[in-house]
Amino acid sequence: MDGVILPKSKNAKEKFNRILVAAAQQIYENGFEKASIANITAAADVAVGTFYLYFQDKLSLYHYLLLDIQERIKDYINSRIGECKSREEKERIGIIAWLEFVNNNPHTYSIIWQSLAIDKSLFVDYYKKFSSSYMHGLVKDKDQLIETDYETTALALMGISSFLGLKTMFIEGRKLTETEINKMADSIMKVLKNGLFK
Amino acid sequence: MDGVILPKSKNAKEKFNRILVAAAQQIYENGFEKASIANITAAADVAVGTFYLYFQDKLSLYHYLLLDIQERIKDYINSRIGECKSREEKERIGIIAWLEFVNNNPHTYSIIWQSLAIDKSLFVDYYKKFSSSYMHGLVKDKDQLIETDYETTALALMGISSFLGLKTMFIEGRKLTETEINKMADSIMKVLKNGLFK
DNA sequence: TTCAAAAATGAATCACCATTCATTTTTTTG
DNA sequence: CAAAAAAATGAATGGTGATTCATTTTTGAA
Repeated sequence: MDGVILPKSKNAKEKFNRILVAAAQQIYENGFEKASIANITAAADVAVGTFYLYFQDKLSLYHYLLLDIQERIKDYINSRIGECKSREEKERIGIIAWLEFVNNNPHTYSIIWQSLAIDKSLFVDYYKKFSSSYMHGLVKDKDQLIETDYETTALALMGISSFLGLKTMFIEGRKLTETEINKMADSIMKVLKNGLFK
Repeated sequence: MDGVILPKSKNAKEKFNRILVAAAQQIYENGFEKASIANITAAADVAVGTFYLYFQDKLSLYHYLLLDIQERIKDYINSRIGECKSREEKERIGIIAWLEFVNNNPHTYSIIWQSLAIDKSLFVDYYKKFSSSYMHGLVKDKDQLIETDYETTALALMGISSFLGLKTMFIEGRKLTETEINKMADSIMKVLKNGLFK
């Protein structure tokens, strides 16, 4: 990746990973600008100079973290959706998978949304890519869907999941239970199946 | 407001406002941390010291901007929703009003979502307040709605609008047209009325 | 074991920034 | 109009932080 030199030796991989974990944590806790290279490397227990063996600069680190979390989100959701039979099941499992992911990765929103302040084009690329992929998934299942604008629908469905996930931030100090997650998914599926109005 | 001393004389109000406008612009363009007091005051054409006549510190400025935009969003949407007869119409007009607002205030997402990096409790307060108010609106109209979890539904509906608004960022260099806004709202209302699946 | 190459280190550099406050300018009052 | 009060100014301060690079440590080939 641009601006990043991947480590080769086992030892180096270990240090590289410690830097990534420490950086994600620092950026989550204090924000990108206040997460200093000195803090990150201290938390990762490597020297400041070691950081620059692998990353051209601080922005390259952030970019790497963003692409990395995007891939982990995609992989996790796809692995859960892969077994679904219907589009309806995919939407339900997709919501659940997203909620599980953010429940287990509390720094998700912080990492992704800080791109707006760090470099708007990273933010735009991130969501353009995600929504385009979502839209193509909808189009493939269009025989199971009403006729509508799938680009707009993809954005809306992403918005639903994203905002349901904010619940994880409202309940400081604990995680969502599997029961809560299922209930949220059920509530939304009820609306998606029959509409919101009487 | 805490940390802010409001100006009294006409002249001072003028300068205070120039600071607010310049700050919103700088924070939008460069992010909160890189928006220095020197840059902001230079753009507002006042001295650095003038800033500290009105704001205790940089964080107080941000907090003021966040509460200010929250109020302007609420007022704009409520003014448009006030005339609606049905809940269905409220949802439709609510989406349209939100899209108009972000279309005319491109720094909206940037200001709001940077709270995640600046002070997570500001972010949580912001969305707790909004979603709670949205939920109470739904409960008041429950006779027009299916039975469901209105807290979850409120989050979902906020998510839909928020993410539709991202479209304004995908189309660099121009604004959404009234036609596009209406089409997006129509697409979503179709789903909210009858569901997404065939 | 020896030594050259690779990896790792962290003190030093240079630039930037929030905030203060002594001084100057403007406004108000008598 | 003169003097006191209020508003505004911006240079100076003290601190932080990204990045560099001369030096040290580790690795692995011979």
